[in-house]
Amino acid sequence: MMKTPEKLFFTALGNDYRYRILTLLMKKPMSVNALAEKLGIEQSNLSHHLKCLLDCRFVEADVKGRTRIYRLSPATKELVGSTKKYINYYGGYLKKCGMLS
Amino acid sequence: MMKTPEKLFFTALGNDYRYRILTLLMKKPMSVNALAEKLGIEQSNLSHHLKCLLDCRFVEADVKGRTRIYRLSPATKELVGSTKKYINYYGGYLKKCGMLS
DNA sequence: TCAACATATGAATTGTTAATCATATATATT
DNA sequence: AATATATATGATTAACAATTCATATGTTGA
Repeated sequence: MMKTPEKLFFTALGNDYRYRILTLLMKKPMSVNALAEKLGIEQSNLSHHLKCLLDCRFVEADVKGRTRIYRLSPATKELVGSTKKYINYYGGYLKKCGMLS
Repeated sequence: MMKTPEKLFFTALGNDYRYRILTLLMKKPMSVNALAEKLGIEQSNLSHHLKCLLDCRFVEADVKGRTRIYRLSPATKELVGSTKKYINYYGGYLKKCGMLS
């Protein structure tokens, strides 16, 4: 069904866990375990989301012993900073939209 | 179930019709009919999307006789311009993400 | 005021995305 | 080599978002 880049982009960022992963990694790189604790999410679910973010190059990872440390890819830092501004601006209106709620 | 502003924001923009409406309105204001023609979409479906964009203040409208002319709200011009840049950058990677496709 | 046109709305259906569950892989430790 | 630990993967199920369909509203012109 060949989705558009626009659709893929907003769908990727439009999941709360994925977006929270990005904001957590803004602060510092983290292992899967550490992320799972912070998010209160099941390990396998988290792994699925991390794979998605990795495929999309929103994050990078390197192997450290048997753990994997995830970090934001450079371009993503700017992206997250920029979107935060808009979310703040539109936030109040968005919650009044019946179609989305 | 109280969704987050982040989720609402990306869901609002993550529908192809809604995003295309915004890019069409970047060029010039348009009536519902004109938009429906450009998009090849059913009128009632389009109206639902326009209501959403209106509720979220991505667009504004004014009544002109029995038609309604929609236009981008000022802040949205900047938003669309800014996101276009990121979509262009990540586009190539996004389509390789199995979870999204 | 009646017909037609332009747009909007609500409810039901269909389609898409995410979570779960079971299991696999890879590395380190004993 | 066997076990424990950390993470990944695939398939199924559950949750959510978008479309359709039927109908409503509001405005203009005959």
